[in-house]
Amino acid sequence: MRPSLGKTPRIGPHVHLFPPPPGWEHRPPQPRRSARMATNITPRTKDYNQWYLDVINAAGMADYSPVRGCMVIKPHGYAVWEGLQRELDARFKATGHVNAYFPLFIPMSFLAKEAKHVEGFAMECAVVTHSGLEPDGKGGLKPKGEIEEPLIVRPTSETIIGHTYAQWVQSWRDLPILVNQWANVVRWEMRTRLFLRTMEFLWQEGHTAHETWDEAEAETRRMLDVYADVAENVLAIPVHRGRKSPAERFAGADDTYCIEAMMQDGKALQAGTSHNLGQNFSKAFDIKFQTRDQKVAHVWTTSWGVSTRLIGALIMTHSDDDGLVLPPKVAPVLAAIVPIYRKDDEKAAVLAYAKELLARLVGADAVARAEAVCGGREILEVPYGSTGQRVVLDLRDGLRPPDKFFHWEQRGVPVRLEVGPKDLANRAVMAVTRTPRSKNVVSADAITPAWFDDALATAQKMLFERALAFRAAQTRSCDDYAAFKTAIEEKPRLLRDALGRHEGNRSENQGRNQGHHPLHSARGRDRRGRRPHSHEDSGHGSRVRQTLGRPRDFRARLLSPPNDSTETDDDLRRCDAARRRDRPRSDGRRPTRDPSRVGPAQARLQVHGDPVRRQVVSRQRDEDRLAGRLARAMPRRRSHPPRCRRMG
RNA sequence: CGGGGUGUGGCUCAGCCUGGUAGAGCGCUUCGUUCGGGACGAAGAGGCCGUAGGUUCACAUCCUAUCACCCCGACCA
Repeated sequence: MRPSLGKTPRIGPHVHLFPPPPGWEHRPPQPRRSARMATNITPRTKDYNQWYLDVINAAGMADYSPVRGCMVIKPHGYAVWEGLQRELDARFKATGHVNAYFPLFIPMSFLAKEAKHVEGFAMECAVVTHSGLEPDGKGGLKPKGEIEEPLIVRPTSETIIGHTYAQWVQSWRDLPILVNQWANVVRWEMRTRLFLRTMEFLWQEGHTAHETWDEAEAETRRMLDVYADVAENVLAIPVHRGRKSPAERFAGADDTYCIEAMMQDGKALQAGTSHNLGQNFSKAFDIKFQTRDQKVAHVWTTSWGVSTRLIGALIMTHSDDDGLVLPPKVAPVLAAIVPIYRKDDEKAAVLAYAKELLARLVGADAVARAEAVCGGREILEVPYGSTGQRVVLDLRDGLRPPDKFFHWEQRGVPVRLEVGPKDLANRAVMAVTRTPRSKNVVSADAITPAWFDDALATAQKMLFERALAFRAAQTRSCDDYAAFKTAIEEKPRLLRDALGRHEGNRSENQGRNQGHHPLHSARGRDRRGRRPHSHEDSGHGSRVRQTLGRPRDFRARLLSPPNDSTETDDDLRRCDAARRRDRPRSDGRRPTRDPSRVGPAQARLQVHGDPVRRQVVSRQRDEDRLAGRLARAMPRRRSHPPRCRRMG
């Protein structure tokens, strides 16, 4: 079946997918007039991936583009990104950072300076080799003018920034350098998903340089805290802060920290990363400075990033079978006013009343200005506050009220005001909130910014608590590997804690239904006989999560809190090894310790059909396994800073 | 890169096996009746069937190649 982002009329039972934690129920108590609703959105139970795409489409967030793996971020989706930028940027500034911009193109030789960089990025770099085009003689075009040194399109900017910092830094007085860049980057991904993993994506990458390791470490953690703050207090996404195990952190970093969020399908999603790069990059690019005690030393650098992937996380955390749900702090449209009328005389009176209500929220001046700007447009958009967020009045004549209700609901608008003749007669309004779902008649006089702010704050709070409750209900703790395996067999969704002591409150979930997840037991089959939830995507829950036991169905991730981490690297290494040991291979064989048999490069080598080389390249995996802190001092392969790769 | 699937009006698809004038529903436009959770009637517009070759009197349909997208794997953290 050809997948599409287009409208997909679907009628299906609206069944709750997940065990509804308190407050999660989103069906209103009163029966709906029609059994059909959100007919253009596949329920989560039926096909989680399709649901995700349907929500994006119904909300007008993004489209596929003519270029494979790339997307068009539509105005409504981009506005969410702008909201995120606003919140993040304010926090970056508040922590002393400034913005700058570095080139999109990077000399290929820069990448080669870091052996690990080459290994980590060579496969996924877009390379510019020509300077122009010429007719190919067949009516088309062909590249012309090969350039001397190929340029790569930045997959991340450590190299070019390292080169630049080397010129900026001479004395300890030049430090620290605290720079952030808002940019796009390109990684030639094999498989893509809207927002979660696209070949080109938008992000910010912070790059700092410091006098000491301690300072760099503090910076790394500070920015992780900023990310967690934004995730939880802006996006209402509860996150775990964690330190990556040796195999997971990239080799160029002394340490990699991440925030991880749980999606509604129970899988974790890496939502942001922060790296303490040590002196690896400063040595590669010779970023030296004269110290306070008259010596010469290499600086200590960090990098940290989050990307438009956060929008994917946002969608998968809060949205429901009725469409997008947005936390008010990033919702581009905060409220939609929908007038209801029949006759023309009714229409005039209702519209006048609707505008009065609008003015009560945003001010008469703002309404007048917006009318001048909007011109003949059928949707009047008025700014609310100074964030660029808006309140809209839906004046479209062609649509009936219910159509408008669905329209705004699916776009994640937190509050809707329905204004009809009855309300006019009573000087009241029907106030509908998306979360929690409620419909209340409110007196017109009560419609004030204070009332509105309160409603938005309530929604914001509820979204976070709901997500937190969901995560708690889906989480198990275990103290040793055996318990870990048992838990994972019993419960398909599990986050956190294997092999001991991470993340406190271990008893939190003990005794909760250890049984299976509805997803697991109620799982049906589609007409091709596939299990709807068996095809995990790669965008989330895949590489970030590690598979233990059975592939795909059971995933778990190790997280250790950065701030009270008691585990040693050895612990983490054991986890890595354990996971690797148990990870089934695609060919069905059990992995062995034979270096020639263990390796991520397997597929690549099969492509080349060269079994000899396989052994060589596979050995790398073994090295990875054994690599610990000792290896960090030396440049290893693979690494790259914002390991935020799948962006986070 | 390997395996599987799908390309037909804006969307979802039928038609293909068994070659013979391009179809349906939804959406869109206009008019009327409607309007508090996705209305109804009437009249319209809109497609060289992904692309390129081939077979044939004739191809959406058969053959070959190619491109794109989706799923699985691999790569990637």
